Amino acid sequence: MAAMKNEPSQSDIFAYEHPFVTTDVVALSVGAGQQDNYRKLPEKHLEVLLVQRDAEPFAGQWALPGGFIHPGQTAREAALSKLQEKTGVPEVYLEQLFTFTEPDRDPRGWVVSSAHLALIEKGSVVQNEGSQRSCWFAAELGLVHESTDHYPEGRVEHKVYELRLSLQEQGEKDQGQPGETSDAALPGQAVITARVEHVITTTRTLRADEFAILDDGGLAFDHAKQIVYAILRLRNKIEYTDLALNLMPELFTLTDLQKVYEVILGRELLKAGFRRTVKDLVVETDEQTSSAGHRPSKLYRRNWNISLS
Amino acid sequence: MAAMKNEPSQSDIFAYEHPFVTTDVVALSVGAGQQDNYRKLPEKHLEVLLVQRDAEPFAGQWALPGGFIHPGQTAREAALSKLQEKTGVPEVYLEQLFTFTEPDRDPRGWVVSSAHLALIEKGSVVQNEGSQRSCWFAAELGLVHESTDHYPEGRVEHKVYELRLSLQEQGEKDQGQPGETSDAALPGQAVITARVEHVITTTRTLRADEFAILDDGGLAFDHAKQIVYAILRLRNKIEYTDLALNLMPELFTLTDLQKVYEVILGRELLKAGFRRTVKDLVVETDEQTSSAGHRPSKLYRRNWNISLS
DNA sequence: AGAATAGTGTCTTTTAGACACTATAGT
DNA sequence: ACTATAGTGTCTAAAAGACACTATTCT
Repeated sequence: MAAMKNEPSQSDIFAYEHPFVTTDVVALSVGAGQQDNYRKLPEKHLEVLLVQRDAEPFAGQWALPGGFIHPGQTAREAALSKLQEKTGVPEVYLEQLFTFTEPDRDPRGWVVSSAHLALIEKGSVVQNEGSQRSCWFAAELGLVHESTDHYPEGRVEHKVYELRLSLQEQGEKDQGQPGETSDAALPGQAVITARVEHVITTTRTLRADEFAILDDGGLAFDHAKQIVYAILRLRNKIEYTDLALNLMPELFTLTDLQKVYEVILGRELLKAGFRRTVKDLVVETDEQTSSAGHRPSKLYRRNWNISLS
Repeated sequence: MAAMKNEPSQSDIFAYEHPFVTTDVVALSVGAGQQDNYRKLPEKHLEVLLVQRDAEPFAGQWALPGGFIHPGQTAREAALSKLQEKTGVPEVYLEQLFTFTEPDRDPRGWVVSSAHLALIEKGSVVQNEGSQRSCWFAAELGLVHESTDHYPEGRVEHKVYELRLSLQEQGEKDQGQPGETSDAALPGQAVITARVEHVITTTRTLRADEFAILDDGGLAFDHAKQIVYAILRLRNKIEYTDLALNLMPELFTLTDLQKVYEVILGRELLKAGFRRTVKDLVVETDEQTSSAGHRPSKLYRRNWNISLS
């Protein structure tokens, strides 16, 4: 992906000028933090997979995994293979998110990108041996500003989201010396703060949505926008689908599942009600957790014998 | 949009080979049929806008409006301008539907298409003066086959949809001689029957959707798939959004609105319940219908002072 | 008068929200 | 014994489904 011819004479035989097409993958998962009390359950957080670019443009900056679509491939196939290359996961949930076509979204020229949303169970990740560094960043999305302007013909709402990404140490499982110099010698930023604006225009006849990057926080391309878009989509779909189960391991407790919902929705849920609403999505097993410092809990698995929609 | 270079040596410097990108618009509206009894309300039906291609490939066949994206445009802008060219409507609801990237979807070569869904109020259409013939086709989507195969690792569901498109006479408003030779001298098929299969694969770990054309019924490219996709999306979103209001004129009766919901969902709704659920989406006006052969009904307009989502 | 639609009232059922209570390993 | 989580019961409020009833205009 080196040089590219740049901007030929506009509005000329334009039928023959055509964009490059890439795919980007917003891979989300839910990770667990430190367990600070021997019997307290660890906090969970949403995570997104980023790779550090080694080529221009944006060399050294963090970006979503992705790349050019090869001839003979579909966008989905390209996204899937990029993702497998970075994570080693053979089977993931993957859906098309949105195709970003702003003409100036890539400094190299005209490049449209078909963005995908992937949901990955963190435990299934085999650490990659790819050429680029890839890391999971904890992601927090917060609404930091909201305003509405009223006009006689309609109104315009602005919502500003702040996306905070912070690098997770990889050595979660090997439990290394706690709080030590584990994050030394890491190039690139370890905390990224981006701001993305969601503009909703409502007139008497229609409603339109637009997203704009206010501050990319150092993320490459329009990836801040893509990540926000992905999280909002997940937040929305989790309410009426079983999407969240793609983030769970084979066996899980209902409390774990509830925490996944909570971390995605960004609010707490009531236990009794939650269990009522998910009861058809899961199947009880004979297994239990043990040695947890408190009452053991039943383990469930996904119920794949349901037909939604 | 004439000749295109064809298929260079695969898997060579592929970073430099890139697809053409087009946009297609599935423009849907709701039209009214004949009023066969002076006091009976006319039937409504879903309609889709098609244009007759005058160039190869698929010359003479019906296709969705669309075309290549020009440099400097977004896909949305391209879709919007194509649509305005065909309908003359200045403001329409338009959302990105899906980007179709199957490498063989265009016989000319590698062409990906960013499909859009537009919702148009039929009355706002100014008949076009474009070079191509464009017509509204009544659209009916029916599920004609459904089967499930069970495997130890999951299951595969097949749903076969039949899409029936039939050409509507343009002269609806000028009320011409009923049932006469009005549809003479029309080239191209007046009824198109296509079949599209929806394959849902569910395994223990994930669920994936695929669409395949079984019979394009004479529609160009993969447009049968795009239309089915669009109708299913509309059917789904109408349940939790106010999307249907984009299909209504400025003033409308609740019965009209209900018929629009019914025609999209393909089932009847109960009046009392329907009015309860839409009451926040609309605002009552002082106006009424008149000389209808029965009790006049109140006219409503869209309530754009609500925030969904 | 009678056809056809407009509009409302009110039951029942289902779903969602809230909260309080009991249960049980592990140190 | 105490802590922290596991799990259930039940009351209430809100939403959805079903159906019956009244209201009104035009031919």
